[in-house]
Amino acid sequence: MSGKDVFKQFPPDVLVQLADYALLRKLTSGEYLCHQGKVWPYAVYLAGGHLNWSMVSSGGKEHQLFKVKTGDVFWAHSFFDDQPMPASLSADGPALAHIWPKDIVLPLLMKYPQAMWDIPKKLTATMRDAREIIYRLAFQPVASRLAGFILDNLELSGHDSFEREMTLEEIATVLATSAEVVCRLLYQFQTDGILKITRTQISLEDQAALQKLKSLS
Amino acid sequence: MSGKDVFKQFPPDVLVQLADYALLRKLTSGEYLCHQGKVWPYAVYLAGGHLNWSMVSSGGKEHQLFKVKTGDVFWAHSFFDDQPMPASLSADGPALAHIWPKDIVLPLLMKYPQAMWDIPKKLTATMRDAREIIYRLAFQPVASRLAGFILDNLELSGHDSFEREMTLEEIATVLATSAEVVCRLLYQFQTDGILKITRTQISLEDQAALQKLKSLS
DNA sequence: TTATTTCCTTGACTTTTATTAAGAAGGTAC
DNA sequence: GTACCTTCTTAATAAAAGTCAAGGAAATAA
Repeated sequence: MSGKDVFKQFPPDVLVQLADYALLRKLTSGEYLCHQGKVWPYAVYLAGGHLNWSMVSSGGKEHQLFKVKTGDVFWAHSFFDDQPMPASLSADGPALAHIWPKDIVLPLLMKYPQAMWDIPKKLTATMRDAREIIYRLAFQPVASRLAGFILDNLELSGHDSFEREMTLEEIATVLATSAEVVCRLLYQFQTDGILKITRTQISLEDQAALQKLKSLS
Repeated sequence: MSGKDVFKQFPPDVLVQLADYALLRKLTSGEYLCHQGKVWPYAVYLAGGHLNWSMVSSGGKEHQLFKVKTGDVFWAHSFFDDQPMPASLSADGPALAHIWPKDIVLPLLMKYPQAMWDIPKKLTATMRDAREIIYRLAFQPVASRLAGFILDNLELSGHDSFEREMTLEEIATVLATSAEVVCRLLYQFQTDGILKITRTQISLEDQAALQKLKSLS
C-alpha cells in the first residue's frame, strides 16, 4: 500500500481544511474501526500502528486479507456505493486513525479531479492484492502459501531469520487454514532441512528449496 | 456488473466524440482481447456476447473469476497503473467490443469529474465480487461452491431446472476444482435427493437442502 | 512464588479433494 | 452408416487438509 497519494494532489489550503475536518480515532489493540456488514462511508489515513482487514465466515472462521500500515490511506467500500462493508478493520496493537466522512471529501474530489484520479489507482492496487489472494487460494496448497508467507517476512526483516510476532493462530487466519496445520508444516520444513525453528523464531536454511515450494502450483 | 454508467455522465457531444474514437474488435469464440502479463491500458464496452475474465496458474490450471456480459463496461487494470494485466479476457462465443485507449478517455475524465466518479464505484463493485470469490475459496468446500453455482443458474433461468451450456470442465474452472469432482458431486446431490440430473440438464428437487448446502461453511 | 491462561506441539483419525485410468455416451465429419 | 473426437462417468487410489484431544511450554497475573 502506498502513502497518502490522494492528498498530495490537493492544493495546500485544501490540505489544511481537510486536516481540520479530520476525526481522530485512537484505537486500542483489537478494537474495531469498522464492522463487516455495517455501512461505513469513510476515508482513513492511518497515522500510527497497523490495522487488520479481515473477513469472518458464517461459521465463525476468520481470514485476514491484508494489513493497513502506518501512513497508508484506506478507502472504505461504503464510501463509493453506500453498501455494507464486506470485511472489518481492527487495530493490531494501538493505532491512530484520521477519518473523513464521504460528505466532506467527495465535494473536494469533484473540485480536484487530479486528486480523484488517484483513487482508482489506489483501488487497482488493492484489486491486484486481492488477485494474489485468489491465486494462492485457488492454485496453491497450504504449504506453498506458508512458504510465501515466510519468504515475505524474511524479506521484511532483512535477515535470514526472524522472530515471529504473530501467533500460529494468526498466521493460520492469513493462510486460511488452522494453527495445527501451520505448526505441522513448519516442523516438516525443518525436517526437510529448509528451516530451523524454535518456538518463536524462524531461520532460513535453504532459500532455493523454500522458493521452489512457494511457486510449485 | 452494471451497464455503461460512466458514459452516462458525459454530455451528449462528448458521447458522440467517444463513439468516433472507439476501436471495434470483433472476437470469435475463444479469442483473447487481452492477455495476463501484458500491459493493456484500455476501457471496454461490450456491445455483444460474453467475455471470460480468467487467471492461469504457473502449472497451467485455469480459474474463471467472472464474466463480462453484453452492455457491461470493463476497466483494465493497466488503464490505471500501466502495469501488466493480472488475468485475461477471452470471448465466450462470438463477441463485439468497443475499446478506448487511456490517452483518449483520461482527458475527458479529468474534464468531467462526475463521469470519473463512477469509476471507483464500478471498481468497488468488482472488489465486492472478488471478496465473494475469496470468501468461497477460503471458507466453503467444493460442494458448497457448486451448490451456489447451481442456485445462481437456476435463478438466472427462472425455472426450477436448466440446461447447462458449460462443460463440466468449464464449471470446474469457475469453482477452482476438477471436472471429475464436479461430476461426482452432481451425482451425489442426486443420490441425496437434492437434484435430478441428466447429461446436460439439472433440475431442482429440494431447494432448502441446496440452500443449506451452499451456506454451510 | 504459585496459579492461571495462552500458546504450542503431537498423534490419531476423519473428511475432503485430487489424480489416474478406463470405458461409455453423445456429437460431428466423412 | 462408420470413424473420430469430445465430453461425461465411475472406480480405485493417493494426497492434502481438517478436526479432536491431550499434554507441555511459556507468559502473565495474583
